[in-house]
Amino acid sequence: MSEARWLDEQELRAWRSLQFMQMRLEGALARQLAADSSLSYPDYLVLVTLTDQPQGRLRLFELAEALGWEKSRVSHQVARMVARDLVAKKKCDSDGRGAFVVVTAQGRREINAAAPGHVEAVRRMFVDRLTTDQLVMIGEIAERVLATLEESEGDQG
Amino acid sequence: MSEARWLDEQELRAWRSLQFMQMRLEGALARQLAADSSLSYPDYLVLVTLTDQPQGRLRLFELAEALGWEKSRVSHQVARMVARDLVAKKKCDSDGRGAFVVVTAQGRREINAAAPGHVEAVRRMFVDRLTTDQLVMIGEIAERVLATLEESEGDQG
DNA sequence: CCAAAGTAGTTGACACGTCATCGAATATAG
DNA sequence: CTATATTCGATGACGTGTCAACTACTTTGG
Repeated sequence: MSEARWLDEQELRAWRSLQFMQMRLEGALARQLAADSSLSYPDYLVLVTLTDQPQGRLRLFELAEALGWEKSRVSHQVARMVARDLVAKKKCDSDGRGAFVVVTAQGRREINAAAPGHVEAVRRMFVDRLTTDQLVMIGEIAERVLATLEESEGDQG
Repeated sequence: MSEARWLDEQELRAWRSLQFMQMRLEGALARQLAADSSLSYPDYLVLVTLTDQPQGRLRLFELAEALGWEKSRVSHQVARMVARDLVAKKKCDSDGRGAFVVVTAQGRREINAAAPGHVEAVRRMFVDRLTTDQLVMIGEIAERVLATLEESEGDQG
């Protein structure tokens, strides 16, 4: 292997500051949720995804797809949430292997209570700091990077 | 609390796709490192930070600052790395409480072996997908968001 | 119908990260 | 000097995430 093409100053700045921003944002959002509710950030994401559905339920693998999570991550997370009565598991009649994850009344109460504060925090910390042009460009960049990641997923693990 | 100001389509797209990109990038980089070395991503970050120093060592709290990590995170991570002989801890003479983290020869070997592939992956997955203008804008946005985060850190923790 | 392959979800081991708490050393104030 | 506060770092408990291996069911292809 020949000399690596290291990152120049501009590239390093973009890469590092983006990583740093992401770390700080996630931390701040998690702390905001913890302070204002009894939900963790993963709890929140699961509940939002479920309550976006007309029947408030999804198969585990559908939840995994929607969140972009691995199946075992979903399984662990849902197990923890079942123990706290935020969601419940229901057998699936049409597929003996499968199960639905359903929001419970308790889960609905908590997500309804937590959502406004969370969205407000996302605005305050991120969205409201950017111009419309910047928002559009962020969306384009992220989707572009995601597309190339998925392309090369099969090629080189 | 009145009706929350929800995110519109554009805002949601930017926010979600950025989160998704970040998740995928971290995962892909971690898997690339795991495949090409015996270092985890946190291991890598610690070793890069230490080897950037002239003497290849830092106090634990300095490491925490440089990485933007909490002190206990650094403590746990360093403990794991000491067990694998990637770094060592040395008493600090000028401060009886303190300790240095020093890269070991083994740590240097592993970071030298892993770095080119990692940088190449960062290029392939991220940097080379962006124009110079986009890189600059990303850096500016991230720093702007970070600045406002740090501002409001004391206000409403 | 039956064997083989694929899919849905679980589990256990382990690495990672946070929080609260603690002990020890240092800095500060009276 | 001495009491107090602060800083450095370690630790234990717990929630989170990944990987590999596993069970059970379904699909596919003879």
